[in-house]
Amino acid sequence: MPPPADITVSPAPPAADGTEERILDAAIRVLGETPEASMQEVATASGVGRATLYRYFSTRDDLVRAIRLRALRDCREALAPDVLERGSTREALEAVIGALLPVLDRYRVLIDAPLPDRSDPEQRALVEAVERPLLDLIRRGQDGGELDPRFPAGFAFGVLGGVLRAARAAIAAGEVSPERAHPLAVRALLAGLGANGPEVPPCS
Amino acid sequence: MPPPADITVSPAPPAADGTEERILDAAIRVLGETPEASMQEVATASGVGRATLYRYFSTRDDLVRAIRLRALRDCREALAPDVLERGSTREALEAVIGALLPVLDRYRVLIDAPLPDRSDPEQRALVEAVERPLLDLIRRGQDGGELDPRFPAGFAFGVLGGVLRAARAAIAAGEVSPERAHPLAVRALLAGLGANGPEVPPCS
DNA sequence: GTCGGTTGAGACAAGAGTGTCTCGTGTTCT
DNA sequence: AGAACACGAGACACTCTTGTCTCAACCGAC
Repeated sequence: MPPPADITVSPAPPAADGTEERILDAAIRVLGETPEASMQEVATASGVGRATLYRYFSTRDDLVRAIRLRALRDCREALAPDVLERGSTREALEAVIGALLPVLDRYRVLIDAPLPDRSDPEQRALVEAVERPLLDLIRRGQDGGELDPRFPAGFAFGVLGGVLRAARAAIAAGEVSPERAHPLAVRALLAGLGANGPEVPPCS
Repeated sequence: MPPPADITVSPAPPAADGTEERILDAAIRVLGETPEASMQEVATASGVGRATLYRYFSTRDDLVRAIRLRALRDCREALAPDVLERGSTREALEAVIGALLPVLDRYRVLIDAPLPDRSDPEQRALVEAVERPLLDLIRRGQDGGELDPRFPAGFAFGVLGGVLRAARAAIAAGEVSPERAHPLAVRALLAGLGANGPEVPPCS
């Protein structure tokens, strides 16, 4: 007979109310503005005592790891099958940009953050769950003739990220509305990576 | 009567040999890999004692500011008139990418670093000296019909940065050779922002 | 009312980094 | 050789953050 369900093995957050989410939300906001903010600042921004903050996240690393995991999960869920599996690569990339822009906006913290810890299996798995379908989509587009096959998939992936960042920044700077930024980002990406583009000089 | 000229007001670096440059080079390398590296680590990497490091840069902020200034100056010099003032926007952007890629590679530190301190007049002036000609080039290309005028200049500038980052990353990952990355980056940028691209849906 | 559980405030030790300073050494110029 | 100078090593005080712990107050359930 398994141990009763109410015996939690790990320290486990005390309350089941939304406190953990509240802390996480505030932490994302504060660390997004000031990555080197102290636990005290995060606690204050969460409307919570520092001790309570440590009750939920026993370490600073724990906290940023939780943020990272949530961000990665959100990305993974934003890339649901109905987003990725459109008829054309163009439609799929259009949906991808639309789905990823809000997530990147939310997790501004991570935009300039060091790469996820590849030695953490959970993070590693999530990173792959996010990257692989996008790389697959790019390769599919190249095989299908919609995208220029001369771009290494990783390069194209990087351009996707760059365009998303640029769109985010332009929205944040008030240069474009989010609604307008989307088609512009789609246009820049698809034309930039699309087939039938200008010739590439053999080697400059 | 003013104090004699040989009484230096500021602490002023002791030696005129290449020590300061050596320190700066090492600091760029170390802080590029580990932005939170301590002064001790920087000193060790420079082959210099910590005390000597402080003799040249009296503060950690002093050091990173010096790095930033040098990076900005390098960028400014990379964007010399003969680079920017080509016949076509295409040629100019091609030259810009070629000139900026090595600089971005060198100052990897700053790629993910917080924005330069706008309250520091020297940094502010340099940032503008780098950004303005690029924004002007973009606008000129839009006016001349080479670039799609629907992109706000800041957005286009962001895409340029994103493509450069993607190219840098792809080179670092060994996905493309630097020689191959250049034409690909040019192609992605010019097709992405160029006129005669695919239609932009009015509002998606 | 009372009890169990959660909370905020704050004390606390430990560690790390910063910036200053001194001292003994080595080098260079004279 | 002697003077001047820059150096490395290291001691030092100081500050800041982290993570742990205690305690009194509070709240809901019974």
